[in-house]
Amino acid sequence: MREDILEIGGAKRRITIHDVAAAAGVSISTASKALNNNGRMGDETRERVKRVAMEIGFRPNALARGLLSKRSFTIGLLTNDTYGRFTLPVMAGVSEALVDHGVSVFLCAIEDDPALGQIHVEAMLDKQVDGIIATGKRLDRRLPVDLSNLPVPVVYAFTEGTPDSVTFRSDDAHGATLAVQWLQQIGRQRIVHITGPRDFFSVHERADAFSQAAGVAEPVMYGVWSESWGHEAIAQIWSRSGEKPDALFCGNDQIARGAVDALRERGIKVPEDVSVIGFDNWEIVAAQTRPPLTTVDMELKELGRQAGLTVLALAEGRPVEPGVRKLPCRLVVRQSCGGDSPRK
Amino acid sequence: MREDILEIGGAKRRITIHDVAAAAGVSISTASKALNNNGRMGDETRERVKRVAMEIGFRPNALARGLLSKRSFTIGLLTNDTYGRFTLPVMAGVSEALVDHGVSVFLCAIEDDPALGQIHVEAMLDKQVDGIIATGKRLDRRLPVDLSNLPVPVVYAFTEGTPDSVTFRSDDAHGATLAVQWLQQIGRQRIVHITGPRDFFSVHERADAFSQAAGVAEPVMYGVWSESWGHEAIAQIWSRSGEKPDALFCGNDQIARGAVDALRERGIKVPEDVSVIGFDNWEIVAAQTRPPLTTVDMELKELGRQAGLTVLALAEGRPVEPGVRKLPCRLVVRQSCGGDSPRK
DNA sequence: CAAAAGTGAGAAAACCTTTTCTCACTTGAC
DNA sequence: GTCAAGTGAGAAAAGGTTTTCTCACTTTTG
Repeated sequence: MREDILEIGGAKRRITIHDVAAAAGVSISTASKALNNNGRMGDETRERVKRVAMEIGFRPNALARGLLSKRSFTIGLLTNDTYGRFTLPVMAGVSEALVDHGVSVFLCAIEDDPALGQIHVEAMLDKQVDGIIATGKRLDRRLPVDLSNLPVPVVYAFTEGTPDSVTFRSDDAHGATLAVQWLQQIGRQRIVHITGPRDFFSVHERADAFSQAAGVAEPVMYGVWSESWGHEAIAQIWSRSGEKPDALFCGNDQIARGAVDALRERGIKVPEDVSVIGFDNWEIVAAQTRPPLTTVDMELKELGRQAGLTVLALAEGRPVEPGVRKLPCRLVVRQSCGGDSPRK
Repeated sequence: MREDILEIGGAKRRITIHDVAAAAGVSISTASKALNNNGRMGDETRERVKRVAMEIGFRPNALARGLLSKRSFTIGLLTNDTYGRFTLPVMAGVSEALVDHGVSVFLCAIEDDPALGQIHVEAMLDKQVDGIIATGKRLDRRLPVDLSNLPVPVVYAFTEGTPDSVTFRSDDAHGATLAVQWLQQIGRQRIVHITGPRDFFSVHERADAFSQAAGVAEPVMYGVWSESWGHEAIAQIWSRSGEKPDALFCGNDQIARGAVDALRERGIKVPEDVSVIGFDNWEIVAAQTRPPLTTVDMELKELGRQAGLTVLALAEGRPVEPGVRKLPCRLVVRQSCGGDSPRK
């Protein structure tokens, strides 16, 4: 039996500060003050209480504490990203940043269902969460639930927020620029951008940055977020007459993988003949591609970390400037561009 | 401003049962009893209290309620599956099963770090979780944290549990049998099993079931859980002399994908010449393979759902038989075996 | 030596809800 | 007209913790 559970008449009972007080021969208030380094008392008393508390394995009941302090040391993470591709790194960052502060995270997957979203938000509020982080799978879409005017702070991460809120997002233009500059550094001249559907905001951002960095004459091909579109795009390019590109910048890793596979099937060598860069750094796709993909990482874990620290600051009443914060991307160099350093 | 927040001197205050009582002109106790359909009172009074509570948007404070009832309506999900491939479906099932009961889920990713695991477990216990579900990425490994003798019930899902605990897992032998029988039904005779490392328990289970169903003479090839092993296995088989298989049963979808790609590159048609079945039904891999993979789904969401309901039952003191429960798998038919029904 | 200042520790209220107990009043029966 | 039973609703305690207030006692100061 664990030492910090009292067995009384067969029923387990958690040990409370009453037990500590009794064991140390002091009052409850003294025990509390000793443990929290509050109030006035002799050093000997304080140490004795602490020692006794440690010995009998006392851990304060967070419910009781929260009731009084109006802080539950709990936040909610709301997401509509069922597959978890974006939410998982964000969640990891949030959790990592907050565990040091004793904050736990409720994960609520609401799957684009407004009713389910409402239920989860109400459940979180009932449980007195200190704040909510809303995250999703798309920068330019709202979660299907109204988070304005909640009694707790809300921070948006990788999803569209309200105008006066704090929103963290990736700087897709930066990511695209990184990719193009890398390709140029290794000597590539004719770059094609194969990307996703036009109605994604991030598609525009990346495409605009691409045009600016690569030159407005370089072609942009819009399609869908799948491997097969990568295949098809290659088929289209190589069925056209004229000079072929020596580099591809793809809108995500799946498209890039499709393109790489299609090139290989045509006998075109990656990276010797054509360099390819993806986007997302989705390990399972990027690392398993032959050759493994050089790709743009949106640093979602860092994004989650910052969102976590921000919601904590807001919960503690510290002032936070509202607005959109764009986080820089990072180029992850693997083998699909040729070598791990720019050619001279 | 939302109706359920009172603005007092600039500070937001959540509304409590005191406000309901005052607004309805009754005492706190009467208000509580009215809302919980407890105690005795006139129908008119009860209805009036309920109406008033609804109007001013009262929601009971779960912390206060939990303090009294010793139920927090909160459970913890502990996982070491950083990538979330297995945890995400489990989590979805748990959440889906418990949201109806007003239970929220703390997600704690501990990444095989015992210290981190300890921290998370203690944080959960402090927050008085009603129970813990432990889940992982491997059936035959323990989480790096001791969950025995906790003051709350623990249920294991897709991870090795203690002998006297309740454990839910997939029936891998059943899944393998399903795969082989399907291949036999569509007329395949010579099946090869290409699977993962020998030290995985589920690899043995699947391989044994494979041998039993396909015949002990059919070859089993052990390797790693990657696409490249799928490639290599195909290279090995086709470099050997003798009759080639007309079907492959792969240990996971990544191996299957690698195998399918390798076959295509050799000009061998899937499914016309060789049928391929994967394992895991990992959408992102299975659905993007050309052709999309027929594969075995371990029904992890259902597994999560049952784990959730079980931990709830234990939390409520209902008796649950300890032991290992194996959940049947399901064959997801796509196009890598040929057609969507057995050949005659 | 008396008053003031300082020190150690406990009592009680507060957080919000639920539940048991008690009380006053009404109704029905004899 | 009295007593018992029934009805409606409030008082109070409990749950575990923190914090403020108070009190008794000791030390310092003039």
